[in-house]
Amino acid sequence: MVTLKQLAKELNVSISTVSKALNNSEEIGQETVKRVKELAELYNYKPNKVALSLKQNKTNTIGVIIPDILNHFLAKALFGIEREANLHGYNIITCISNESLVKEKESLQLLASGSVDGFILCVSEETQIKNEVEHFKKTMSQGHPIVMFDRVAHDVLCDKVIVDDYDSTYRATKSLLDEGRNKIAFISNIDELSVGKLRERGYRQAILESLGQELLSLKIRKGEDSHQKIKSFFKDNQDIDGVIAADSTSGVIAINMAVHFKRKVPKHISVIGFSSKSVSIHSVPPLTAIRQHAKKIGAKAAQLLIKRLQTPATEELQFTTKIIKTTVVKTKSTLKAL
Amino acid sequence: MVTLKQLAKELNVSISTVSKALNNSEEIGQETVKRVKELAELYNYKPNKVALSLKQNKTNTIGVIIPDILNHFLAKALFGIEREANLHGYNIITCISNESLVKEKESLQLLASGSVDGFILCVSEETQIKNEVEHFKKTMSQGHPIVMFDRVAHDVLCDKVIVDDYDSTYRATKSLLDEGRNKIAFISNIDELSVGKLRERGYRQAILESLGQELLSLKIRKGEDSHQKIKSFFKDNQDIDGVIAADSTSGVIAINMAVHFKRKVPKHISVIGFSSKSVSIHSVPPLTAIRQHAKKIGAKAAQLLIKRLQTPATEELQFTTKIIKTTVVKTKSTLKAL
DNA sequence: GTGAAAGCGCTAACAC
DNA sequence: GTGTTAGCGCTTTCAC
Repeated sequence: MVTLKQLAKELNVSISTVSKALNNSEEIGQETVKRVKELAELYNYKPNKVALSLKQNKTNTIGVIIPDILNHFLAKALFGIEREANLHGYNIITCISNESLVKEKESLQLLASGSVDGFILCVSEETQIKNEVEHFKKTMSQGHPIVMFDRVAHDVLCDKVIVDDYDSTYRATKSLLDEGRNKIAFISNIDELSVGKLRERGYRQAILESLGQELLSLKIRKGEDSHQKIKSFFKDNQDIDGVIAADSTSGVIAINMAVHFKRKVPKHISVIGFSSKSVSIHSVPPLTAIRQHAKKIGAKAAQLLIKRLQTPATEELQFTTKIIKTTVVKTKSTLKAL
Repeated sequence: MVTLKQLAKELNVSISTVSKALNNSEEIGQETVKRVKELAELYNYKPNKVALSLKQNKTNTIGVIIPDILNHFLAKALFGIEREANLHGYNIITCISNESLVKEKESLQLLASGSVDGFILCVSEETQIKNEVEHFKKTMSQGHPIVMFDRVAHDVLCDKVIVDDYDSTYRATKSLLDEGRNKIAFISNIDELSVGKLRERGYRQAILESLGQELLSLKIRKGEDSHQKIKSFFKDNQDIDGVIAADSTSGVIAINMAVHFKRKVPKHISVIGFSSKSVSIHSVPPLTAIRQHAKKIGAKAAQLLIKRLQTPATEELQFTTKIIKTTVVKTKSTLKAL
């Protein structure tokens, strides 16, 4: 890589002259500016990012810590973050916590020592279960703002972007009830997560509000065989006529399993699940999907962080919690639109 | 963040003494070392990464450029890269090219100005179609090694990690022939990609080698409705008794669509597709899957890059191309194991 | 055993 | 209009 020093030497001027010329300083003569720029162009000079970071005490890099990159929702959120960050001249360093508190702490620690200006993260499962938040607070107190999305730590004061999980399943359940469904089941493989609990609560509330309805939940834990569990579930409860799935895998499998048992979807049974387009088409018929707008969530999180990074420390900036509303895309796995 | 300067001041010693003490230099007295370390511990001192990078002229960061983070295979490869990189003390900066040549070039350009030590990338679709490679060569000539994986530019001399695409579909097709299948179709939504073409070629070869067999391909382009296309395809070719899918979505939908048409899987029709575990279970029965070992591919790519980064420029290091063999996981969508 | 000084690449206040 | 200097945080050579 060419440096200012080399350009300066070749042009027989000082380093600062070159620097100023390239930064369009008024101080430098037109002729000199031209010569400098031409040579810089020729050598394809680009200022060294590391030197700039050191000098300006900011890296223009955002640390992103997510629990699981294979989760389609999180991958999509990451996509949204990356795009929004890029738009504002930021790069992202991605760390995957693997749902582990220790890894989350380490990543935070490691990146906080100069590599990034701030963080966007989704709290790991272990962190949620143990309810640890000290590492977040410490990072923030060291001057690195954090924006949390989807799974957030309510005890930490920071910007947050979340989904209306409770409302989504409440409304979805209501809509199945409106279809005249009598035995609506809830299937989830994310029971341990805060969002999973909220989604179940929405379902429960809707069921409890309806006369003659009863709760019926299937929880699938990590490592368990979704196929087998859903199969048994359908066998044990042959009269299920509606399913609310807290995740996309369970929803898709539920449809295919119902068909496997010679039940018509949506004639005999309706299925709604949280899912993105690309996954919801894995079943026939495709899954009526609750869309979380993951990309938008990621983008919003990035916006909040960047705004905070670019606000002078002197100004007060209130912490906000942005709720991104889900929308339902009806396909042929349900009778009615919401 | 605490700096050496601040520690030095508080301890009434020089900056260099503190630095040496923390780096366990022999020169410093035991007593001093102890005092320094205690204070550093107290203040949770961590050397500033940016300063280290500038000084040592390396960032311990790898630039990863992938075309699409929502592609499960690529996300998984990224996961492998991240883990392997972390193991060796590297962070990763992720850029998403969105299958665009321009974005790929920009990312390369941007990160090459000091942000990363080298690159791991999967060539974008547009780049493959236009067969552009200059930006890769230029980046390498500037001292940033590149490792390509999955989709590679054959005209560029660099380390590569690829899949035995041709062999995989050749063998998969052969195994369906061995089952006694007579009309085996090939379905692909990645026809434009180098790997897509190789996969089709493997299928063609196997079919052509068998007497009385004919080729039957369905290509699904971006933006087209997979459900609709596969549905029509089955309608138009009611006697299909085998499917080789070049991607996981098509394989899963094919199974579900076959069942939809009252055809038994695998009694009447066998389906094999490239897929990972989490997606192959989206159908009932689950898809017999050609596993690409994405994580391993990512990890291997990271290993190759890190090895190169840590080899002194004086030593010659041959460029290698590593082929990661696929394996087949048989489930109930086929009769025989491969 | 400790400290001063140089230098990584860059910017900017200040001289001339 | 151009150059000198200091400094961002760190390591390391060389003096003392």
